[in-house]
Amino acid sequence: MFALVDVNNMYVSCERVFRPSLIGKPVVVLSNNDSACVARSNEAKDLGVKMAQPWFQVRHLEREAGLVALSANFELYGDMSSRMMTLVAQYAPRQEVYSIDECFLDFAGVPGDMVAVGREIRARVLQWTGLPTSIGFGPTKTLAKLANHVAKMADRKPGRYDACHAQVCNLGALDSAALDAVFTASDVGDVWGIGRKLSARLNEGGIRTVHDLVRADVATLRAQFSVVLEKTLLELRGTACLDVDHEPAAQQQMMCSRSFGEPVTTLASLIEVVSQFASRVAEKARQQQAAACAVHVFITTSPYRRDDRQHSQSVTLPLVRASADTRVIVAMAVHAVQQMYRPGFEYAKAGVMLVDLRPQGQQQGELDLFGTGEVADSAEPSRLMEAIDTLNQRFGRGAVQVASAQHQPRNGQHAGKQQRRSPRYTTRLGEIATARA
DNA sequence: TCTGGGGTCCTAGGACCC
DNA sequence: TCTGGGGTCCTAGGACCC
Repeated sequence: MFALVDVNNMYVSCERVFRPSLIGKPVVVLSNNDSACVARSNEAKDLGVKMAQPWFQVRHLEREAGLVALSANFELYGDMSSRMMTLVAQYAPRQEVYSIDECFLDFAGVPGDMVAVGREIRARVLQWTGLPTSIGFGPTKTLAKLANHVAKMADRKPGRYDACHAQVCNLGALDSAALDAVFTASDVGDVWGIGRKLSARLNEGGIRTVHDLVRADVATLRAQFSVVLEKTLLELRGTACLDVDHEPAAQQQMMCSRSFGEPVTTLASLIEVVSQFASRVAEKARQQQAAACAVHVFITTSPYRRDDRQHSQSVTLPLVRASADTRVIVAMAVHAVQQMYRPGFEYAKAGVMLVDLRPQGQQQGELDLFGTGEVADSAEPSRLMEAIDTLNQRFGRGAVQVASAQHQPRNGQHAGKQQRRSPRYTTRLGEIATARA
């Protein structure tokens, strides 16, 4: 038996823990530059705010409907997440942290009434962290996911899922008639792994509900679509194809990318931003004791500005030796930008990705073909980088950086507008909440 | 004026090999 | 005139997830 524990509207719920006055109000959390809505309270969803919808499109709701918008405070969400995960982990032999706000639990061999266990987890997490969760149980991960969806919707759309209680739902406990009713009330698009495109294609073929899908022919579906959908179908029928991944493999790639606050037109500015992204991603790699074998860089104009001339390009530059050294990564990124940059375009976004990551210290040595004796040992994390990381940790990001990433105070662009960010209550002493008598 | 930022996996097709 | 077949590896692109 698997469970999926998921925080309801995670970012909004984190904000509400420290500002209870936001409970019951429509709230959204905005992305970088306060540009798009990346989290919505139920009340905001009811107002019609869509995921990733640009803020300027819904801004009028601020006055018209009392919509509250906050800048993302990832430091706070990350810390709340680790508290929640630690707490939840105690309830099952194995846990897979699947994202910042959800985890799978493997209850294999654990006896007892799962719904009761779910209620206990939910109550404990709510009391100890203040975060509301929904919990779904099922004999496969895909069914646990669907159960979680049902647990959420049972509350939001009364009457749709009669067989299930709000917040905690165990699909494994339903008889076949009740399960059928759940499947009939669920769209294929509600299933984990079936997105917009796949939904549309399935609908064209007359497969609209989960009920339609589970009755479809496996071989036909596999031939027409892919092995991914085949696995999904088997999982929905109760055959587990996916296991709880207790120790996920190390990341294969990592990225730092961002849209700019204002368009960037000059090579100098582009070099500056990309140097910052390169520095940031190199630091991330060092934190995970990883080193990259290649650096991938992209720059692009805004596809939304139809009247602008468009230019999108990317380039991947291999490294002779795997590295997470800021100087190396920045040098490659700058080189890439110099190759790609074209004057006369308004660039809107760029990114630096480290690919083909491997554990630091396990890099392939170089053959000393010419007998020069100049082959270095596999790179140890350099003391300079360690010193930089320590300083930046103590004095704040950007305290020490490479010269090309030095932010020139021109108009304050791409500094990242974050005008509505709440205090980092749990990770900065200076921003801790104050109680008033 | 203003349009998220991360990740993973699979497939198709080309290069190359014998 | 007639232009193999099976395999691997790599990359780009597209789908999905949150």
